[in-house]
Amino acid sequence: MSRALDGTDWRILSELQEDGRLSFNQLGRKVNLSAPAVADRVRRLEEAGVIAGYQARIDATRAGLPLTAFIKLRCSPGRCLLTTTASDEYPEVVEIHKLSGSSCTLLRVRAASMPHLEEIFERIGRHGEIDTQIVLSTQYEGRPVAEPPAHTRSAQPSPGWSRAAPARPGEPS
Amino acid sequence: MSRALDGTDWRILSELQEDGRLSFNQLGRKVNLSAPAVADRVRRLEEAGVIAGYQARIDATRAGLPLTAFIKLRCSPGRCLLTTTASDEYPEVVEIHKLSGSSCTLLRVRAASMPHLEEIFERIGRHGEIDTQIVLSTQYEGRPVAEPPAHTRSAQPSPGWSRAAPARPGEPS
DNA sequence: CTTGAAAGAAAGGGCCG
DNA sequence: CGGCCCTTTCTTTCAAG
Repeated sequence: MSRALDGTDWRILSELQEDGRLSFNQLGRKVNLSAPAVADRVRRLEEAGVIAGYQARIDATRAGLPLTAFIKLRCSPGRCLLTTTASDEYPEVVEIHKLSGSSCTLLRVRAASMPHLEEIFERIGRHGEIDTQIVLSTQYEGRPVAEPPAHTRSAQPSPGWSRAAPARPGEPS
Repeated sequence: MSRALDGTDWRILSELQEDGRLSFNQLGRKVNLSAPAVADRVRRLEEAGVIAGYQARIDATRAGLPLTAFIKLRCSPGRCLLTTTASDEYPEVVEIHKLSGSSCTLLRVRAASMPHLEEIFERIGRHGEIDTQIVLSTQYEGRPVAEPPAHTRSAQPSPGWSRAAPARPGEPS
């Protein structure tokens, strides 16, 4: 089982979240380690699934998808989006979260235009009762996950919360 | 002024969102182009800001931050989180969105434990009225932004909303 | 945009502090 | 575990068709 991350690991994670294309040489320079040493640590982090992958960060607005909205969806039983293949049928859905409380899921969608967004709402609305919220602007997104204060590490909820998900594109927990 | 993205650009974006460390050679093979050709396109996409950067995708659960929550925050005027430096004071805040509607902002936070989460709620609650929602599980996150259906590009809401993707009906993808 | 070649850099292995 | 050396491999970049 994987040991807890030390400070160097967090520095590595921080750097790689800012620039995922850093070479082991550059990375080693930033964290005061030699290239083989950081290569070892990075490999360990990858094998442990802490680093789930590397991806280009896309500016959706500049890519022609300037609109973002959150959709709370209370599913009709059996027609929940979660159980369907949201991948191909709903390319506009960028995130799916299962929430506590009354609503089944929280979706995040990207749209090219208001008519497009409207059409998405209608399409998703067929799956249940929806509550939509349009994003006016976004200050942060994909902000680097940082090391939490030390005192917060106690009292872990329980192992087993994370369903041993495959560390694959589109799903870090 | 940047021209609209064509199908090949979208394929490149798709591949780079799945694996941001692809070499131009590998990438070229995937999109049926030579290395120099895709290097050119990628460079153009980077300069246009469509590709905003590259980053390692972290599995926050495996990194010791298994809890996610959304916080709707209605700011007290002048004490809005948006205007403060959320960077250093709130390392747990991963996203900040300004929303339409009554609530000022939507925050997304990562926490190591329930006490930690509780403490975050209390800390952020000082800035205004909050409405919290804990995420039970996440199906997708950071799902690749995909090319929208062609018909959605028409009828932009109003000029000035997006200075990218001049959309005309019947435009080839 | 493609092919081809050259220069440069990076990754992996082995050994020692 | 980390640092240093080496060798091999790959990527990048330039040139020309």
